[in-house]
Amino acid sequence: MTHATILVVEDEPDIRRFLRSSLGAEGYRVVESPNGRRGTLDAGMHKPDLAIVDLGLPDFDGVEVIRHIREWSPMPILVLSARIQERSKVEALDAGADDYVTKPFGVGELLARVRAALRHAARPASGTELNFGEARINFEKRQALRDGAAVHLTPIEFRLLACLARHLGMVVTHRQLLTEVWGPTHAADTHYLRVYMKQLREKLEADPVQPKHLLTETGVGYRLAD
Amino acid sequence: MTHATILVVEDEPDIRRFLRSSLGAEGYRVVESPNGRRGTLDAGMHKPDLAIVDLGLPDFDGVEVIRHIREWSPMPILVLSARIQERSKVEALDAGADDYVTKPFGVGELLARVRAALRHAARPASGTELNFGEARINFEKRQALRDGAAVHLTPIEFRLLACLARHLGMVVTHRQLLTEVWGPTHAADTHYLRVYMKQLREKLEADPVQPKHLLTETGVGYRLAD
DNA sequence: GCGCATTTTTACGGGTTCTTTATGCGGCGG
DNA sequence: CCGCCGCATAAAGAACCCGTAAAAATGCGC
Repeated sequence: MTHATILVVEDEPDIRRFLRSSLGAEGYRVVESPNGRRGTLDAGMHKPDLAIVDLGLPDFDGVEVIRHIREWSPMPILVLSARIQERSKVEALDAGADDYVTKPFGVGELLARVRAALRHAARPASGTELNFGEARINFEKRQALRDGAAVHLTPIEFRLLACLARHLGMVVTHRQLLTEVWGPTHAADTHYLRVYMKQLREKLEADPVQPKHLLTETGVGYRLAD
Repeated sequence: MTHATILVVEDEPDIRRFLRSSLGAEGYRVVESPNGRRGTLDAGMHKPDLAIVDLGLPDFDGVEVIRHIREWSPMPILVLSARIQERSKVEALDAGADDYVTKPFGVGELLARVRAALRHAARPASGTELNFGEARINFEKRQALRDGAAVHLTPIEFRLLACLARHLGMVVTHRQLLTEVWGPTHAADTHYLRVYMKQLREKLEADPVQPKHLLTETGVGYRLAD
């Protein structure tokens, strides 16, 4: 496991250099994007643990970048801006940003906010327990039981199940599952889902051939029913 | 175990000397830092069992030191201060300090609080003792038994086991184990864990090849099950 | 300074997990 | 009735992770 990866979307080379050295010195891996288009792509490619986004970008507004990222990931987003205007700040936070730093800013403040954001994101997001059929899943312990016996789930199986559990009872589309578990570059690889849904049914359903909870919604996605 | 390591972050040489002799006489190993910057570094370098931090430091506030340490370690932190103000006390405790001593203080009081903090920290989730399989571990005495016979654990083995015990039944990620045991600079050195988990299994498991309690969660971390 | 316990580093074989591919089934519309 | 599409299933190869042993370096007490 490496240090956290941070995506920096910033057009001004000076500020980019400053961020690279400040964050790099703390052991973070830094990925840089000079504009909004690259930023949204890099977010999908590198799947960073946190994104720092400048609001004033040459091609399209930073708020757009935030919206794009928020379509598929809950990663913490830190907004950077020279503007004092309250409006853009509100817009950015509404779009899903987590925190806001106004230029000029000091290294200490920036690093503190980065750490705070990462710490906050590290908290277990989903509620602790989930029960359906003979299966009991504890997301905090990262443990699954069936008929009281421990069942081992691989990292991907767990993320997939967690994604379904977050939308308990609702249909989750192929696209949404794929982007949240494998990243937006695999948004079309529906065969992954077939393989892993079978694994989950095999491990958690009483009768994997006639699933009662891990349900298929043909042509749309999957649904977890309790 | 009387050989706990204590980090003292204190700028005044007189008080430092006083602490060094008082704590040294009790058998503690003492590491001294004259300012906040060195303090945060030394905490990562020496991985002390307890930190004593003065609030009034020349470079930056002791509360900052506490926050830095708390980002990666749950080690007990004892605050030292001449201030009577209630505010800084609250601030320090909010930042994650465990106890507070107001100057001037007596040797007896200090040592009592140090012992209390170490005793408190030595305990995993519940109670100071942990039993699994044929193994019995007393975290306060730093003593391990297997089938009634004493088993010697090295300092790192003990910290690793304590970290797992503190989260009994939960998966603890590679990153978390590494930062708590080796410090935040080694958060990526997963090979350490492989070596030491094997040692622990060799010493504590009935069948080290088929561990029943020190379990591995491939790609994620390790788990202590009872 | 010396010897010992401990920690760190390195290399490799084996195991798990992920990805890819192939095949069969069933519904639906042409 | 047949072909197409989406899904389930199985299985194999690739990539990655882990266990293991052993040597090298470090640090501590004497």
